[in-house]
Amino acid sequence: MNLSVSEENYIKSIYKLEEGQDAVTTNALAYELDTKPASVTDMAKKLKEKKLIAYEKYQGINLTPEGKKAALQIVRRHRLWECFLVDKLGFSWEEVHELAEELEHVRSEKLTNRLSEFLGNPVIDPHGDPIPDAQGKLGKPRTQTSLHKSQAKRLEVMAVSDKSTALLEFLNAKGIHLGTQLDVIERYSFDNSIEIKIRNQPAFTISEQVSKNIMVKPI
Amino acid sequence: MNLSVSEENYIKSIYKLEEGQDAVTTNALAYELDTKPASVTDMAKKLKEKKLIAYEKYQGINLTPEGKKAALQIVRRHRLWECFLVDKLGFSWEEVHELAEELEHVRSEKLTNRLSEFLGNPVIDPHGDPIPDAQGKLGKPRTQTSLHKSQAKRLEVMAVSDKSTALLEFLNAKGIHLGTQLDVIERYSFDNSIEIKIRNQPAFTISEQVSKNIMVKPI
DNA sequence: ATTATTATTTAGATTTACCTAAATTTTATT
DNA sequence: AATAAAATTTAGGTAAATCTAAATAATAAT
Repeated sequence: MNLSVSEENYIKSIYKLEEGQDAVTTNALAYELDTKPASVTDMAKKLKEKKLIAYEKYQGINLTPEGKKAALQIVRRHRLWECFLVDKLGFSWEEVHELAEELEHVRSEKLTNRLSEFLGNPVIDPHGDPIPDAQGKLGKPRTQTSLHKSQAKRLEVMAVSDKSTALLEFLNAKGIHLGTQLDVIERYSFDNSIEIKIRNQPAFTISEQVSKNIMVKPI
Repeated sequence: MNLSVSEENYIKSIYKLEEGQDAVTTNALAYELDTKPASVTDMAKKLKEKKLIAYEKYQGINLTPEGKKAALQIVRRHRLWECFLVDKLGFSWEEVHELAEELEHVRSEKLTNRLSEFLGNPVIDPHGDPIPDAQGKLGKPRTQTSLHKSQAKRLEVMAVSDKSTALLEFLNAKGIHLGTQLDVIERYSFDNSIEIKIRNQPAFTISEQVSKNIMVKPI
């Protein structure tokens, strides 16, 4: 199957939005891809034609098994390039997403597999997300619990779900990285903000938007 | 200046064809880009509008200084990625041109410069071509003489001007690489073929098409 | 159960980068 | 210098991926 860059971006976004949800809506996909709902409808017809998605008018979108396979290949390339940029070229985690968005569209299995090998076949990317293997098999997410939902008092940062520069720079400023261990001091039900503490540094408070995007596991 | 992938390919090809020639013809550019003369004319108007080329109807095409600067950036990226693929991922020289054609379009100065640094700021690519530096300054070609034109009897392979898989695989089969030293045994004026010998291996004959694409220096 | 709101689709344009076929200009040849 | 050949451009069209505005369907609210 030969996909255009645009088609690949749709497939990738559908894959992303499908998690949890049963079907991806036209509007959600338009928002995710920064385009208009009418454009999504157009593309949905094309991808259905190519048997990569299941789509019926007004019924939302789902990847077919074949579509999912394609998505996992793209995700694999994206995450491997992120590793390369961080591990080999010394970029920091907030810089790599945009670059990987471009590099991921170079479709060469040989390149992808050699890159993986060169990087030591990494299993997670710089944001803590698992990297599909050459067969498209994906290790389960390292954790399903966000700091927002977790009830534990002591926990470790396992992944970050939002890859925006804004969030990642905020986390840098606060000293929050993958592997950071933190204590929950207090939860404020008024705005769902959380007061946390890292080692013996002074405690500080983070908003619900932030804590929703920090994936943790209890320790 | 923000260029599309297609515009970048035109700029790069014009740069390539401009060497020696004073102006690049519509037909030559169409052939190089595997497209039609009419399409070249369309694009020429657009690139003139963007002040990247000098172009007057029926008069051929030349890069402006700005166009040349753009071309050198693209060439830099292309050749650095080729080095990466060969030096770090273990590809051989006939495999990397096509992949680099895609990777070269990821436009990020930071990425390019870090890649260069990671590779040890190489000055020639796997085919012997010089790599422009971050300012776009290009070391002069390592040699202007092809095996075809050279009069010397003993010489060393410095670069290969044709990057087709076909030629490079042929050279692999014959044991001709960058740095290979060879003796010219005989030149046959009938078809301009050349009999050569590498060290103490048996001599063999190469055609004019091949010898034209092997750049050499006397030793 | 209507009605209002929101979501989605259709219809019709636009832009980019192509194309073919015909017209024009340049260059080469008699 | 006239004519033939080759190169180039113009005119008009196509496909991909967008868009806006209008129409339609689904969902929510009265």
